Amino acid sequence: MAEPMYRQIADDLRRQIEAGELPPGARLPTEIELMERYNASRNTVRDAIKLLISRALVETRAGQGTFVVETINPFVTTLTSDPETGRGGGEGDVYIAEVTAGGRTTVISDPRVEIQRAGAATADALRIEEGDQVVSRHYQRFIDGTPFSLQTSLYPMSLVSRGATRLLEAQDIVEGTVVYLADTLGIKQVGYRDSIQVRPPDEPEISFFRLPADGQVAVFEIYRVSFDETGKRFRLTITVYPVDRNRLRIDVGAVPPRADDAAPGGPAPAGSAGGSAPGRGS
Amino acid sequence: MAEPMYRQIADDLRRQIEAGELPPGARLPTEIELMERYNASRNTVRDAIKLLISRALVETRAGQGTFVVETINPFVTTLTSDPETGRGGGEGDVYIAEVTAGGRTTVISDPRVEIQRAGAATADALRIEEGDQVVSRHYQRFIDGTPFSLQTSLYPMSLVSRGATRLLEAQDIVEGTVVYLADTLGIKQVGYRDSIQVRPPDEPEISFFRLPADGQVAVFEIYRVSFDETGKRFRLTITVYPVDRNRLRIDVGAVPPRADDAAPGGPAPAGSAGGSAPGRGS
DNA sequence: GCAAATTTGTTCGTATGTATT
DNA sequence: CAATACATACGAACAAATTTG
Repeated sequence: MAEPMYRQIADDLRRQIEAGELPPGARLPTEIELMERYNASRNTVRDAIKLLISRALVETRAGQGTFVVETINPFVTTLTSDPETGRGGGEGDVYIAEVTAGGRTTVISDPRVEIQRAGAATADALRIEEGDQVVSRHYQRFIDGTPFSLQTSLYPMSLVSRGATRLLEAQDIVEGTVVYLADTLGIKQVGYRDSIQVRPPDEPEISFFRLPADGQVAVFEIYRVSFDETGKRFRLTITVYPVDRNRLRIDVGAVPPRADDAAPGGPAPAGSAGGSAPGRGS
Repeated sequence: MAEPMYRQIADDLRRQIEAGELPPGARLPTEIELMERYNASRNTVRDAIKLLISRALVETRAGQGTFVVETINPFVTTLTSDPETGRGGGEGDVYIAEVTAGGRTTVISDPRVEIQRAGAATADALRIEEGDQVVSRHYQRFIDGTPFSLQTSLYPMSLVSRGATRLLEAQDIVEGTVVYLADTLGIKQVGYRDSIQVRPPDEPEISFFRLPADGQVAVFEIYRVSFDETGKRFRLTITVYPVDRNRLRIDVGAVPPRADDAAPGGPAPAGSAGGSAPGRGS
């Protein structure tokens, strides 16, 4: 018994899915039927299904069954700046332009505006003291009706006291906050730094993005710190993207227009392009 | 019974870990002891532990026990080009410089060189025909003795027939392949495009990186296509990074020196900075 | 609207296999 | 070889979600 049975079952089901015998949206046999077909106990069948869930191949719905996931058309966010305008990728109108260029539609919620005290991560990123007040502007973003990302921008309260009072209004700043801060306070964004992590989703994210409750599908978390001409940090933007429906892109130097490239890999070609680790990996 | 018991147990253990009662490296009580402590069955205790594994908080070692993960000092790869040299981040000597700048040491394997036929993803990325021959140069990279990344560069075979024969040698090209191709064939890299996905690791990756066998810890997969002056695609580099020990960084415009920023979040501050989705997420 | 049937979710108990010390 | 600890597998029962009649 080299391979455990639950993995053999999972492999067989995966093969059927990848061969198209079980197309996206199809319902798998019930656990009882799979028990009989593979001559295994229900727990073993369920272990196999859990493996497929963790690989994002199927999803279960209590009372209904287990279904092959509908392949989500991933959205590609270009993080480097728009070469035309120099404005940062993934934000405001640059984001909207990128969505509509792909023939898709986006809905962005009105901002939820809060005054908060800076936590350790925020204080460090903005070079302020922990506990200092910051303005938080939080957006939910949908593409073609599906939740795709959550974005929160944090500004030091000092910007408001210096006159950027519209940061406190719970409505969109149509010209974009970068332009607004430039017009109002003369703060020009000359650069930004993104830091990208991957982590399991927290409870609110699971609920908003409708992710599996056990945290199998991770999220990208991108911290973007914006710098003005004097090297001062005036904004921290945190964007959260579920990895199952988002890709990131970076353009450096002279590259062809964006439309030229689709994102590689639908259901993860898994090393097909290059082969992976040889056997001497231990 | 709002919360299932296995999640309550997981939450309690997580609290102990985050409070430092169970410091990194500590062994958790055995499953039998946890059964008694929480008055639950062994299966339920194991379900709780599985949840902690998927959050990368603990790891199990058969025959030994369950341990709080040693917090890995994440390595930060800057994907945008080095402003000094213009060379791409994460490759060759730029990678080495970034590792040593952090006071760490890296070991890079000799390349494993193969002639392959292009799969669909490779052919699409390099704009060649599926089945065309490509040269694959594959490296394993370690930092401070721990496996951190796998990198495979693919070159159209036409480069070799045009004279870049050292691509076939199974030894490092010390000046870097970008410089070598410029010297030999006059192919200058003027830009590149990165596409970033996250997917579960495949078997060789699990073994090389020593990841949990059930694929709970995902990997970054970065496709980098390099362009020459004529807009031609002459190289595809695929780099795989486990997300539990790697961060990515992007610098755009005028930003402070790289050393200034640590990566945020050790064990995932989980929305602490901004709050996440409000309740209207459904 | 309600009740029954179906299907997955959670929990228990037990036995045996495999890896490590 | 023996003891310990996790890994896999079986069987059973009840709960919760959903659909159907």
